[in-house]
Formats: sequence, C-alpha cells, structure tokens
Amino acid sequence: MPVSLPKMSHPSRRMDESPAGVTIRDVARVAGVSVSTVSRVLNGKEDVAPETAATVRRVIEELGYASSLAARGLRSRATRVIGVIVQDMWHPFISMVIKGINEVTAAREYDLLAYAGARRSADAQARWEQQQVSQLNGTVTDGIIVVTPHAATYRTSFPVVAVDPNQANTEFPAVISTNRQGVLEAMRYLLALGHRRIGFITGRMDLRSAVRRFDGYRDALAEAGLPFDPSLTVEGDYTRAKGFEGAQWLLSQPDPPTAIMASSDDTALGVYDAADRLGLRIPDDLSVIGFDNTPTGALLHPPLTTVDQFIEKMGALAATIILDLVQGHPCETRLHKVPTRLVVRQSCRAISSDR
Amino acid sequence: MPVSLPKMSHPSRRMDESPAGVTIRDVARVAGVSVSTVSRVLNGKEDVAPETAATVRRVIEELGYASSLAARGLRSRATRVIGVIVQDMWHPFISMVIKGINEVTAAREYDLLAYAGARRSADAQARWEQQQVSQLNGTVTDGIIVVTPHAATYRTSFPVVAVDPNQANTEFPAVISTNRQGVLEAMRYLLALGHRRIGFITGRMDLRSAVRRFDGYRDALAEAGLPFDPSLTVEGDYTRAKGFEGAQWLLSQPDPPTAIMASSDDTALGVYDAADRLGLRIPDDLSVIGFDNTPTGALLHPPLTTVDQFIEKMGALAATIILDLVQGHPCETRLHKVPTRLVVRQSCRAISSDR
DNA sequence: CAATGCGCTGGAACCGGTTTCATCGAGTGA
DNA sequence: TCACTCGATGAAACCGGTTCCAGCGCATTG
Repeated sequence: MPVSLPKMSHPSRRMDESPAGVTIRDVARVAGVSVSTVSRVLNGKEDVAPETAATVRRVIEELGYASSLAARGLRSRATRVIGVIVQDMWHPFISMVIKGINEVTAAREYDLLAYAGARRSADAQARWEQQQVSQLNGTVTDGIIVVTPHAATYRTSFPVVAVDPNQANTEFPAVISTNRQGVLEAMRYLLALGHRRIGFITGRMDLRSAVRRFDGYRDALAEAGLPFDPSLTVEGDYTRAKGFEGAQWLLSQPDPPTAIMASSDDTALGVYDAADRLGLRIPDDLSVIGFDNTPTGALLHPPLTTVDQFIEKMGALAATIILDLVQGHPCETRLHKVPTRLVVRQSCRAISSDR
Repeated sequence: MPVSLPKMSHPSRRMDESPAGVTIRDVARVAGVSVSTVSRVLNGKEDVAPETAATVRRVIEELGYASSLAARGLRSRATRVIGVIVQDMWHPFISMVIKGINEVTAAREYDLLAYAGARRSADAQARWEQQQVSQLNGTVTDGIIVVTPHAATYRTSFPVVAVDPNQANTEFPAVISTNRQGVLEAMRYLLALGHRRIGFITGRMDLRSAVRRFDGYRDALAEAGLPFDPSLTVEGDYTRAKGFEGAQWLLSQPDPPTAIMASSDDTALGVYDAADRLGLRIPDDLSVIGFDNTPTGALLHPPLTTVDQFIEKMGALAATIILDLVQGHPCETRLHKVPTRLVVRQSCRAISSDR
C-alpha cells in the first residue's frame, strides 16, 4: 500500500469532517480489498472466498457502514423500494391505503417510501405529481403508487399504479371501489325500510368518486320509481363541517327527509352533529348512512351504518399489481374494482307505516 | 450535428425501451447545448443567456424531463427533502406526528419523505433503523427525524432528531412530552373530585413513556398522602383490548376503584367497553381519564376527559429543530419537552360524599 | 494595437455505488 | 513441462446529475 494514500485520505476524512459518512471505499481500504470485492459481498455474489467475505463483513459491522440508497439505484436498476406519492400523509383514507400497501410490500420484503410534497397551488399540483414520479423513479424506487386525487393522464416508462384516481381512463392501471354500486345498495336498504324522502349530501364534486356516489343515489331513486327531488340534495366536500351545514339545511326544510345518505363517514358525523343540535334522535327521528367505514364510525352513538369500501384492500391490491409490474409480469386489465359492502349497524330504523 | 449520432441514439432510446426515462443528456442534445448548460438552467444559475435558458426550458417542458433525485443528491449535498423513519405509517400517533412535521417542512418548502421498512424481528429493528438513516442520508435527504420506539443510541455524522425515543439520553436531540407531569395533573383533578380509590392501567412498559406515566400516578398518590395499592394497577400495552381486560379485572375486584386513569385514549376506550359490559355508567358509576387526546376521544359518549400531549406540536418542533440543524445552526439543548395539558370533558364526576 | 476583463459555454472530474472485463495464480490433464 | 481451465480479485467504465476550470468571442482600456 503506498504511503501517500493514507496521507491524502486521512486528513480529509477523519480530521476535517465527514459529511457523507463512511463509504464503500473506506470499507475497502480498511479491509484491504478493492471496492469491487466489497460490493460483491454486499450483494451476496457467489465468487468471493469465504474468509475474505467474513473479513469484509466484519469491517462493515465495525464501521457501521450502510450503502447509499441513491448511489446503488443509480447504476443497478433495482432498489427494493416501492414509492407512494400522496398529498396528505395523515389523512385517514390515505393512511389506510398505505397500511394496505405496506402489508403486501412488507410480506414480499420491499421497503416502502411515502413522498409528500410541499403544498402547492392546485394547478401546479398535477405537474408536481408527474415531476415526483420522474424524480423518484429510475433512481430511488422500483415502482410507484399514486394516491392523489389529481389526474394521472401523463405517460411514463416505468411502473405506476393509481389508487382512486380522479379520471376514469388513466394511462396506467388504477384501483377504484364501486362507488356507485355502494350507494345503490345503501339506498335499497333505506328504501326497503320504508323511507321515501331520503336526503343526500355529496362529496367533493370535483372528484370522480363523489360523482359516482351521486349517480348511485339517483339510480336508486329511479329504480324505485321515485322522482329525483333536487331540494333533497346538498353539496358537501367529504368534511364533517359541510355535513353539519348540509344536514342542518335539509332538516329545517318544510318537509324534511326521514333519512340522510352521506357521502362519507366524516359527513355522517356532521349529520350526527346537526341532529344533536336540532334535538333529533338517531335512528328514531332520522336514519343515517355513511360511506368509508372508518374506525370511528363504530364508536358513534348509535354505531353508524355505512358502506365499507375496503380501503386497505385497495392499497393491498395496488401493491400486488405494482409488484407484478416491477417483476415483469404485464398487467392484463387496466381498471381494478374493489367491491363495496354495506355494514349494517344501528343508525337506521324502519319508518312507521303512518307516513 | 453528425449523422451517426441520431442513428446510434434513436434505436436505443426510442425503439427498444427507455428504462430510465429522459435524462439531462437527452435534453442537452435536443436543445443543442451541453449538459452543463442544462444543469445551470435547472438550478437557476445567473450566467446563462436568456434566450438559451428559454430554449432549454421549452425542451424540458416538451420532453417532460425531471431530474433524478438520487443523482442530484449524490453530487450536491442538498436535496430539499426531510426524511422520517417510522415503523407503522398508519398508526394514529405517528400519523399525527407526521402531520405536524409536514406543516413546518411545507411552509419552508421542503418535501417530506417517510420511510417504513419491511417488518423485521424486534432485535433486528434497532440495526435496521440505523441502516436506514445511513441509507437515506448523504444522498436522498438533508436530515432525518426518527419516530420509532426503539433506541437511538448510535452516533451519526448528519442531522438526526428523535421523537418520543425509548431512551432518555440519546446521542442526538429528542422531542418528548411531559408524560409524568401529564398524569400527575390528571390525578390531581380526580383527587380534587374526591376520588380515593383510583385504578391505573399502564402502557407498554418496555417504553419509557409508559414508565413515566406510571411515575406520575404514584407521585400523585404520594403527594396526596395516599398509599400505593398494587392491586389497583394492571399492566396494559396502550391497546383497547388490554384496556378492556384490565378494566374488567379492576372493576370485578371486591373493592373496585371509583375512577380509572388509563395510559392512552385507546386504553380508555377499552375501559368504556368494560363499563358497558358490566353495566356501569360513565361518569355516574365510574370516572375515566385517557392520555393522548386523539380525535376519537371527543366522539365518545360521554366525551373523554384526557391529557393532550400535542402530538402535532411535537412533530412541528422536531421539524423546526432538524431544519435549523440542516441550515447549520447548532442546537443548544438536547432534550425538548412539550408540555401536556388536561382536557376536561364529561367522563369524570365528583364522587358523592357518602363514601 | 495589445492586454485585460467579462459574459457565456463546453469539457471533464467527481459523487458512491455496480458491473464488465482483464489479470493472476493454482490446479489439472496430456 | 506446458497449455488450459477456473476461482478470486482488482482496474476501469458507467449510472445521471453538479461543479470546477478553461476557453471563446467581444468590448473596454491604456
């Protein structure tokens, strides 16, 4: 080993500062082998002498070395990482999707990386989303799952799957739930209980899911031969506050509804608030159905009847698809629908026959 | 432009496949400039002719180019990304911490990247955590916030902050809440209401936070001159199920407690379950206090009195610290405490004087 | 008119890994 | 003994960017 090498390297690595931590070259130097050999040991290649491998492994342990994710992915197109691009990591829906994703990725020994950007204007969001996909992929992740409400109309050269996208026809595979069908079944249940005046509070109508749920409401009325009464529908945005507002308006009309179909559990929560404020008892004076089946719904008094859209299952399905895609199996179908199911609890009651 | 270049590049980039998407070299070639110039435009350097910059920007737009996060971070030590290392991204506590972090990072125009690993054995977890910190840093992120219950005793050369760490003395700055003080104040409240037999359900006792809360319980008793009765304490693990079990055991004792201090809101939820099962009414027959102030606590019947530990604020504080660290401002104090506050709702009642 | 300065640009080194290719030494069969 | 094979290893190219440095053309100045 030349004398000049330590002289050059020590001052710059030990004394001054080590901004990048310990690198593969440090390991190679200490172990007295080349970087190639260290790399081979790291990746478990066959043709390394056992005792050499042992030495290298010991040095790696001593120095606390870990290979840089970025540098690795740069050359060899295979990090074992799946990326998820979201807006709000803490939102219950997204949180549950991520949980579902993680269960699948963890089982197949992939790591999970969720990316949330600094808040931007609404129109910049779509471009940003595409940017992130490009930024992460080809370098940091093997495939990406997009869970933002914004469109996904651009094309990419690497695996991407969308969960609950805004557009119906995306360029890449999408996982959605049967929004229309879910509301349809909930409505049939209410109609079977004898309800005829059923109020509806919409979701964020710029989102496709909200539109489809509204479709389900109207289709159910048509199916039952009831007219669509616009005064029984108010616009919401999936939030509790809007649910409260909307329900209060609906229930203070001259001929108020006997049941309210809410577009989300949060919205249903707002309906509970309004009923409480107006002195109405659920389900005696008012039947309520939500949508999502979030954990809190079961805790309400009375427990909320709701449409389960199996959010975790959507995430799990998206993860399965992306992993198949990553491993080269092409995806046959573009649109994957996860069926919804009505969860009957105690927030609805059959209407008395005197009406 | 030589004829051979397009001939060489087209088949390999357009026809066959483009695994890496469009690179900076593609942009340079199409725009007729060097990669250096494209890089300068990307980073908004001054000394580029306006018309050249405009051309490059147009080409970037046309090709939908986005620079690779990994490659960029490799050379220039500055991605505007903060990393968060967690176990379960969907856990309410962690979810709220992330929300708090994101509010600060977004305001200062940093992106956020949460990393969750494939599930590993408990002992492998600590090593894994250190691995991830090394993997991400120096390449992908500028600084890292660790939000895992596991220790954090290793040393690093780059900015790391821990939230609610298991160990009291970590190598790097930590953000914790005043667990002992929080229970202490809750207990004073119960004692002021006249309760003398107060049950306690612990958290996961391998976690420091649980130990400190237990300390608060005993200190409050000592302060009031009451003896510590071991039969009034049962071990839990922060979950609803254990809360149910523990409360059921406590309440079926010969001389049951009139109030139960639960180590978490989830645990308190289990206490509600047990009370319901045993036909006890809250707060008439039993007073309950939780810890955390999760959103669901306010939805319970009756609304849960609990100790707010300002989880979001903990995240925000951690983010502030890490950003200061990243920007070179050294951190004066090691341990940052976020004070707790008692949130009084309707799950407690003054005990009748006949006892 | 030559020298200097300046705005702009391209070439090349570099970041930390992986991968291909070449080399070296030992064992083996003719 | 020599050519050949084969396992183990090191040197160098490469991934996609950034940044340092040199060079070019042109205007200014002594």
